Amino acid sequence: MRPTTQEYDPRAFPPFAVTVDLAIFTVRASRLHVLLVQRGEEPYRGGWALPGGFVRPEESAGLAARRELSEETGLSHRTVQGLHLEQLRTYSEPDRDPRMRVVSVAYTALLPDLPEPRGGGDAALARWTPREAAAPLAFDHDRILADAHDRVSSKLEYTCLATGFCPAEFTLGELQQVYETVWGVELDRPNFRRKVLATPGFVEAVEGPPRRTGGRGKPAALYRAGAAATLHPPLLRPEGRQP
Amino acid sequence: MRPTTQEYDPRAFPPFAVTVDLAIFTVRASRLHVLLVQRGEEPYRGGWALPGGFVRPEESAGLAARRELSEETGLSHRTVQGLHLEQLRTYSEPDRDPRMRVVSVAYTALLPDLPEPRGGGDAALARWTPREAAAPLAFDHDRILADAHDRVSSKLEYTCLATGFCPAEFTLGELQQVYETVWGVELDRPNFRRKVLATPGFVEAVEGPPRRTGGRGKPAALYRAGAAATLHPPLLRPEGRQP
DNA sequence: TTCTTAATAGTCACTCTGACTATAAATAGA
DNA sequence: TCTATTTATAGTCAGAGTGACTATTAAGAA
Repeated sequence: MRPTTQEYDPRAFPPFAVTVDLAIFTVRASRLHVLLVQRGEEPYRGGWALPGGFVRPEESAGLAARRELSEETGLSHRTVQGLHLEQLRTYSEPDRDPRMRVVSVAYTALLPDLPEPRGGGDAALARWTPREAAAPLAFDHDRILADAHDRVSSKLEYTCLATGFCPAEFTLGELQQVYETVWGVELDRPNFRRKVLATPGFVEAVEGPPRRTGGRGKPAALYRAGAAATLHPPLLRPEGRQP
Repeated sequence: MRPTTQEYDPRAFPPFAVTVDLAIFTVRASRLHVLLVQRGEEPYRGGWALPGGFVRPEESAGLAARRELSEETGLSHRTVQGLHLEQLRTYSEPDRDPRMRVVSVAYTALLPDLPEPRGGGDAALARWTPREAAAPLAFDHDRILADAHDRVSSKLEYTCLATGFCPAEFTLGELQQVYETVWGVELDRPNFRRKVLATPGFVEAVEGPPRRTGGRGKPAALYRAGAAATLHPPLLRPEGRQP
């Protein structure tokens, strides 16, 4: 806020609309997927876009993001409440929406693999889409999605975020899958294991018999997310940080 | 944007105002300072706040941030154009401004030590203030400032941002000062030197005689910022990441 | 000169990591 | 049942990076 001068009166201009856009990721079948909705209106009618919506007068952007997430995915209010929703950044180019001046606060979140989003209720036609197949999107959503992917990739390096992609109990192989899928690289299994187990609070062992896999091979031990939020030392990507 | 439903019409409600707030840091006399302006209007009249202002209809938030920075500091348009301005996050609590619904996009930037901001022109009374002395601030600016300090601290670990605090040519001692001042810790000089020189593209040596210091001791060699933008491996804070 | 100060050079042990090899525990199929 | 195959887990080893040091160099001050 400019404190002393009054060169500019915001009420003299057409107002801004404020929206949230959501980049919601999940890992299914070893591929990174993102939640998209099909637009029913112009512009970009019939095209795909990130879910989102208007911030209402009485709510913060973060609250609006949670509300929209719950509406789009059919997740319970309670589940969404406990989720880690991360504010990505705000997109404010004047021409990003041809209809009016829309400033959008983007959020990103990670979900474990879920059933297809419910199409009913007030949710638009929504679908999990492989990340590489998610283009072109409406508005500047390609850019938002790319930024979200970057952010998630780098957050995996120094936070425990990856467990957010996993169910409550998971194997180290599944956790490694998350890293490999998001980063798009292969990791050495023994080294990954050593690193994860050496990081205090990242995962904790679950007592009891291993899960029935149905597959071949020795069944893996189960773990659940630990108490730590950040990893140190970090678990860096093979090629170092991205440019 | 909600694509298919029309349960909510943003035009039916009082509009949002969109502003930018700036957390501009510098290092002077081995202390971290932040640029503050004194408010001339209610609310918080006479109190200190981060500089900032309204985003105009035809400009993006990033452009508004540059414009405000130039107005507040008196820096030339050209200088501000080349600066690294980083978007921090967006603050959107409904009650953050008692007058109306204001959503603010916060930016942060690092400057080398500069003369006191010009008080003339349309700039408010502005002053460099030691970071610890910058509280309480108007609105939610204490929170924004804390977030900005966190962000800058952690960016120093894996980017070349620190050179932004330094003049065009600087000594490794001055660069180390930046790290020590922002992080609030002391670093081992030979180790810091080794680390910086081992990171390709962080700094490059300047040919020619060392700067006249006037002080005692062996004069230090001069360096300038290198071409790299990120550091790897990172230069981590002694106590690891902050919680 | 000699003392003090600050920059720079070098040492050493310890940790972490990437690239491996080896072993264990399950299933599928002969 | 036996064997091959698959996957999890254990362990090894050399090289890079780091923290905590000590030593040397180059300047001004006493």
